[in-house]
Amino acid sequence: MGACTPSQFSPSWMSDDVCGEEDQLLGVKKGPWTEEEDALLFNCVSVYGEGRWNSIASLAGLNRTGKSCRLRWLNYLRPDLRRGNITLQEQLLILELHSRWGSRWSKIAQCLPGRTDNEIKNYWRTRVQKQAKKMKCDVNSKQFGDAMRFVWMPRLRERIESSSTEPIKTSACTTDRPAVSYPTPNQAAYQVVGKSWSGSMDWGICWEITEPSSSLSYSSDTQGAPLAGATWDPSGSCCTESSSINGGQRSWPEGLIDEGDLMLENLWNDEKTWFLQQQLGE
DNA sequence: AACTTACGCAACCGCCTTGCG
DNA sequence: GCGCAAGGCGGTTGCGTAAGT
Repeated sequence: MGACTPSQFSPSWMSDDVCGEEDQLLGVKKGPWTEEEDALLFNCVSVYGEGRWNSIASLAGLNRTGKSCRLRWLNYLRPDLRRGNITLQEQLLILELHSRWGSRWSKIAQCLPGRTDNEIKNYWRTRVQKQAKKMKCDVNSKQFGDAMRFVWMPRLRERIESSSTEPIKTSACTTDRPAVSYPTPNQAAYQVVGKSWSGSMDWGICWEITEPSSSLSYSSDTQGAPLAGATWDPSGSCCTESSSINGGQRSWPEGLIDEGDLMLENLWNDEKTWFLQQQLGE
């Protein structure tokens, strides 16, 4: 659209489609990005910062639309992106947040540091919708929602829990949690922090959602029971933890973070799917 | 080994919202 | 208040590749 002149715009026909044709005529590049283009964009954003994407596109000498540059930056070039499989914790968080917010991918993505809305959206489509298809029900149906709540999510919690009961080798432990960027106080953003506590007696997970503006807070332990979780501290732009929660030392066992083979489909089997279909009265 | 199918992901599309003059 | 431009977001598509036959 960047190649469109202002005179081309009107509410009814300012669609990208129209401009897209114009883009083609003016030679705006589409399709996969080259390493050279990536480097140009990266350098330009490093200098000028994010935003004003049309300007970035031209400043970088890229024959791309601002939109395309923005997308490439957010989904691929951003330095704080996390790579690799969606972890069990992240899977659980996605399910919880989707049941709460629906297809608000960007909102959900804000709660998974380093993950993009596109990534989460793709995950949902390829994994979760596949399960719904397997169960022969709509992904938005009550049946599937119940299946998620009563079978899938508890099962995920079990898997997370059982994974963590393995003796944690020192080498497998890291204090480096995934980069968490807390929103500044003036940002009306939600923030969810997935934490795992490993202590000598017990461990748990607290999914805490804090909305600064309303002090809305939600958290749960591994069984989904509410917990008095961490609280948002607007003045300090940070999360403070409740000392009452297990109190153990906090760590991210590497095995939990990078466990890629424990995909959602592994939590299901035909027997369970059949059982659910019976129980939920398909 | 060749072909087909399924899957995952990057990128695009189109609509909506926001900010600004 | 209105219109324009840019940004944001959810939905969709297309392509490369792994898996299956």
